[in-house]
Amino acid sequence: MMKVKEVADLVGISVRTLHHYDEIGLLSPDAITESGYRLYSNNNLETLQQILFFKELDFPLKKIKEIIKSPTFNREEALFMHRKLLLEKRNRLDVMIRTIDKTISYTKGEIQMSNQEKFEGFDFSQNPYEQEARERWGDEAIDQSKAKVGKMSKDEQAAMGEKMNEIYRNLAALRHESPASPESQAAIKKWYDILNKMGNYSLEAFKGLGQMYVDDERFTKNIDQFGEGLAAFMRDAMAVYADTNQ
Amino acid sequence: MMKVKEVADLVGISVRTLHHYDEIGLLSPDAITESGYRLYSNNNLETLQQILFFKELDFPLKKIKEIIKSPTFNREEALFMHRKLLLEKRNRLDVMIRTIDKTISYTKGEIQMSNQEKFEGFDFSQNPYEQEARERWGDEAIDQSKAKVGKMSKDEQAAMGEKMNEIYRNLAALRHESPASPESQAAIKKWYDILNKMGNYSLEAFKGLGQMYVDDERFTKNIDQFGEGLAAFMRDAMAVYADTNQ
DNA sequence: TGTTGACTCTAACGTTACGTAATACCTTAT
DNA sequence: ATAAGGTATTACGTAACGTTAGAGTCAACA
Repeated sequence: MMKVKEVADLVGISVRTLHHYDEIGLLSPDAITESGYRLYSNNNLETLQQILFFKELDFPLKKIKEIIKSPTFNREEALFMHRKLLLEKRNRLDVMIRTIDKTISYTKGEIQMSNQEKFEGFDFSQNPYEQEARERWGDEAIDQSKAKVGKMSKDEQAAMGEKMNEIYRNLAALRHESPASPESQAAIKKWYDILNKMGNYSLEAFKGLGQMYVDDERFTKNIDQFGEGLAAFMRDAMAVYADTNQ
Repeated sequence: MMKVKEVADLVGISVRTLHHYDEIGLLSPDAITESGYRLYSNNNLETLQQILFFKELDFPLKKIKEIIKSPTFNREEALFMHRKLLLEKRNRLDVMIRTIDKTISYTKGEIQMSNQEKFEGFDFSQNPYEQEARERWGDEAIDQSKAKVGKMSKDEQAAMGEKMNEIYRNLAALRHESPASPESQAAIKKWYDILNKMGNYSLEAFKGLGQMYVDDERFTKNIDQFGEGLAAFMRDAMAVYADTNQ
């Protein structure tokens, strides 16, 4: 249980913001002391994390409230969507950085840029970013009358979990061979495919994920349950896969 | 000369926004028709580009106005600063994406994340991003009484330009050797160093810039003035340099 | 035990950057 | 010349807090 300022300092927002979120019913602390102090639980913090992700994607608080209060709200699905949208935002930033690079270099060479070029990366309405998000979260998740296409049922989730375990076991069996061997690469391809059913991973991201498997020991521990050294093996196999399939 | 809607559509903002910028004196069109229609010049568009860069970095319009109206305002310097800050913003996004990846994977493995971890990438106040920008633009660029440390005089700029030309010529002379040869790499290192005096280029960015030298023909043309094929040679040398100096 | 200093509360008005009408004039294609 | 679509001004609305202001709370130190 944390008090307002602790939370505010932890996540880098103002106390007033937390007050505000309480006011509008977006995030009310799980407990309140006798003297009226707000006490935030770990659960509250998770919700806050979700809220901030949505905010980073420029969703209005009103919409965020609708979304996370909705009974059909799926935390996992939201995370994958966030990931995807953040990646797109990152790409826009990349384009803007490129635009700057061009501008800088052109200035030196007295080259004229077209007006189009000057604003590459700025026009947010052109790319599907907002559109798609609103369709997905604004309609599908809220309007319960619509069919929940693309969403997984509990059963499907369980099935997917089992498939993932199978791939783990498969990889564990191969882990003493070369990560670049055809068998290893075939197995790791399955891993890539199943991840992409959920989250849309780029090859680069896939490679990065593999690195995390060994960088973060809790990850490592979790994966190595299927066999000592599996995490490291997967990292290598994932790197090879990413590099050879560019 | 473009009318409001043309401009709005080009850059992806609303007509109202342009009206607003005119209202507050941030960006007034260079010309107005008899009937009062706003007509934006190419110059206006460049200013608008600057404004949008600052906005992307969350500067309030009031500050943006102060900055770009200031007589000490240096467009080049601003571009470099923008580049740097956008890169930092991109890095924050990367951290957030990582955080999501962790959250997703941990959820599967029933691993607990620390509260700290949950909010990695969110706390914008901790990194120098805003701080630095305000110091640089809020004080130094505005408050004319302060010394303009770190800023280049006209003379220094000219000197730097001459140095760059020298490197070009040097590289041109080497362009029929291997881009990986010690001489080529020594020359390209100079290029890297001089760019970094101005803009803080990562190795990755440096490599990307090299690619642009051949992707964009205006670039190519400009560079190849020093010798046919120099742009392509530089791209290769820059790639080698980036890869070997990681 | 009293007193500070840092923290917390509610209440309420202020601010930024536009959105959203409403009303009226301008321009261009048919 | 008439309709469709663009533009102008004026003005009120709104979202997400910022910013006092006044008062109570808590932990530690004198």
